[in-house]
Amino acid sequence: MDEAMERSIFDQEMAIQEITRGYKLVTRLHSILPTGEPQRELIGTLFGEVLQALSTALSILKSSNKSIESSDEQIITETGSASFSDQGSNESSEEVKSAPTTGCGKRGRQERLRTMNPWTKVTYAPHDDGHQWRKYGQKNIQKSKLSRSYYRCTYKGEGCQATKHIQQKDCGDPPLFLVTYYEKHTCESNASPMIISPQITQYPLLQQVQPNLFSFESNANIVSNKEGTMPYSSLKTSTAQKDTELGRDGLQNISINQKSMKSVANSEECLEAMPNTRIEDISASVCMSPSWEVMSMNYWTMTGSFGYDAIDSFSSF
DNA sequence: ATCATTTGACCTGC
DNA sequence: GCAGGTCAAATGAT
Repeated sequence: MDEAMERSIFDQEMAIQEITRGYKLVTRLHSILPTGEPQRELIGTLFGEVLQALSTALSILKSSNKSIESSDEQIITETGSASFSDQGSNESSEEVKSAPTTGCGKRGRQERLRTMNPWTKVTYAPHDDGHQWRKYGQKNIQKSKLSRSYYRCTYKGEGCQATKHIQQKDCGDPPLFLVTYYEKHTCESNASPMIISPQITQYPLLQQVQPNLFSFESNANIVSNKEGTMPYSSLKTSTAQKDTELGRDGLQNISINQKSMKSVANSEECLEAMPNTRIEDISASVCMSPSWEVMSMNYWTMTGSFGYDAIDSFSSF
């Protein structure tokens, strides 16, 4: 990917961020509108049109962003569906040099990093990519003035040479990170990535295309993901302890979570922000992280022009 | 007790 | 000499 294209993607992502922020602000503004306002209906209609315009702009930006990404697999953003099948096969974004003396002593290691083909990924947050990593260093990088973290596969002892560096690209909200992967995983920790992070959950519109997004409605008993029913394997967690907590019956646990969500939807904060909304009119979506430490939910009213999203993180269920 | 993270020191390439 | 990458002891979390 050339620099202009990368900048173009970056600019579009920033635009998406800003429009999303505007969407939330307008929604918030509408929610605090006094009920006795004589022109409330007109104001409400105008709010609806503003939100629709923002939503349309977001859709256009996102589809445009996706087409750029698909033309160049070097940079994969969180808003796209990342494929790891081509790991290590891409051209390097760094200079590739000859003399590949790999893996003997510190000299070999550093040389290996330069000679191998890394692949990069731009993300809104250092997310869980399905593998288990162990941090082994952090450095302040002179050029960017932001720190870079170094991770290696937890299963290095079993011969897995995979490493990655996470470099913060900016201080935006949410901040962008550049993740650079080196070497393929040879270990058995190849869980499918369930990508959702505390930071990105604050931007529900950005995660509409996230994989593994479960959704259900408060007045329905159906639990499903985008592809239909949810296999327990997709709930794989990163630690054995959490697996035990989940038990064998993943669906049953989700059912419990549904109740939890309903109680959250009942919360004062939610209903306050969604005047004239019944619980039955709320649909919710849940995103789970494999670490099970973050569960985010967005719920939207189904009755009118105004969507409201609320985020809650649960440390446990 | 075990495992993960932090952080200063060390090493290598430029 | 500097910047970046890694090591490993110290520290913290579970």
